[in-house]
Amino acid sequence: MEEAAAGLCSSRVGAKCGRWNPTAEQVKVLTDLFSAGLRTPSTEQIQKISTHLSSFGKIENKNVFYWFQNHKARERHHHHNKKRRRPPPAPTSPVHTDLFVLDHSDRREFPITKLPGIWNEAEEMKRGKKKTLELFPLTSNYDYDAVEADQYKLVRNSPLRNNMVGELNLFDAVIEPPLDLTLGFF
Amino acid sequence: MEEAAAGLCSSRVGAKCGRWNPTAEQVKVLTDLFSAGLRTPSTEQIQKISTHLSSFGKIENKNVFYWFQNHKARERHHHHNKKRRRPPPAPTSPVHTDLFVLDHSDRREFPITKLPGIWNEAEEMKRGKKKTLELFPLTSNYDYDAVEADQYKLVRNSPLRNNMVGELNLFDAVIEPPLDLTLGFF
DNA sequence: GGAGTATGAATGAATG
DNA sequence: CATTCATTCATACTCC
Repeated sequence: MEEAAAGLCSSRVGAKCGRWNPTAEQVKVLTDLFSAGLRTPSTEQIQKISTHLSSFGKIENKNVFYWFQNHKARERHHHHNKKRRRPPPAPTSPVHTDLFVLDHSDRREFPITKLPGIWNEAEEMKRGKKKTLELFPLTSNYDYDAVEADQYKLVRNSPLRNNMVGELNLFDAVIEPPLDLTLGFF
Repeated sequence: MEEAAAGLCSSRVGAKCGRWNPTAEQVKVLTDLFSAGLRTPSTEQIQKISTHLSSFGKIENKNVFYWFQNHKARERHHHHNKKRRRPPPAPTSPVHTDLFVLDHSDRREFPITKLPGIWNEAEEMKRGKKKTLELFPLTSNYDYDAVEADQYKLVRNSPLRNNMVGELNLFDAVIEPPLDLTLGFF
């Protein structure tokens, strides 16, 4: 809709400033960072991002933190059935994206991987500092590309999956109404 | 109102519809499940329900997900608002019925509170849990604790409530006018 | 046809 | 990280 309304709080229209309402610019930066592969920013990164974004509007560190948490989680579930996103960066690969982030006030651009302040696990990994992806399940990269639309949730390694098929398209497996399953209300 | 009158949109009477519009049958099933105590269907449950409901009309998993999400939320606070920005909170009383649900995929019957797949939190609450149960017994012993636990634990452990400003363990507490950083966007 | 309302969808915030 | 709660936005639809 028309988000051109004068920002009462942030970007959205009748925002009731109870909670953070990111501006378009803020979302842009966050999204870019995410697309570039940043998934779980460290405390320092959050601090920097937050500071940077504060120039676009009110924002706190926790907002940034939550944003990434939510964005990542929802990327997996695909609550939306919108456009397909670029596949998540290979956890073990150098994630050397060539994305650029441009500042609208200065028109200068930098490769996102070279931003002085912000960067991600790839860098640190190379230097053997913090992250050791090996410790992670490597976020079992599901085939986001293949699936798409409706699927928004994955069963993952739920202990409940006794008779689960290992790869069954959980959602969107719009097979058909084969079994008049459950509900028993009928 | 909950008018069952024929409408104009998708499920009712064809029209341009950007969003899902449940058919009467779909609503019936969903409502029955809800009144039977189902509040937060698991992934698999959603899948089943969705598949089943698809025989009544177009539907996606996310629709089912949202439906329960919204229905539960609105049950709590009897949306008896007159306008937006309503302040009156309405305490809720969890309703628990003893309806049964049949799982045809397994050909077994269960009281809804004991269904392997479908069930509500009434049970859990009896056992001392606070509110929503946890569907997954947590066998996921990831080892991420070692790696990036610091990032969100600090958030978790702090009240972070409405006034997080007073707490600031690491957030906000971090150096204040961050030196250079500036994300290099400039 | 506009106002008011019911509800689908989205997302920030929070907890385990 | 998974799941859930809360609040808000957007829109279908009813009623006048």
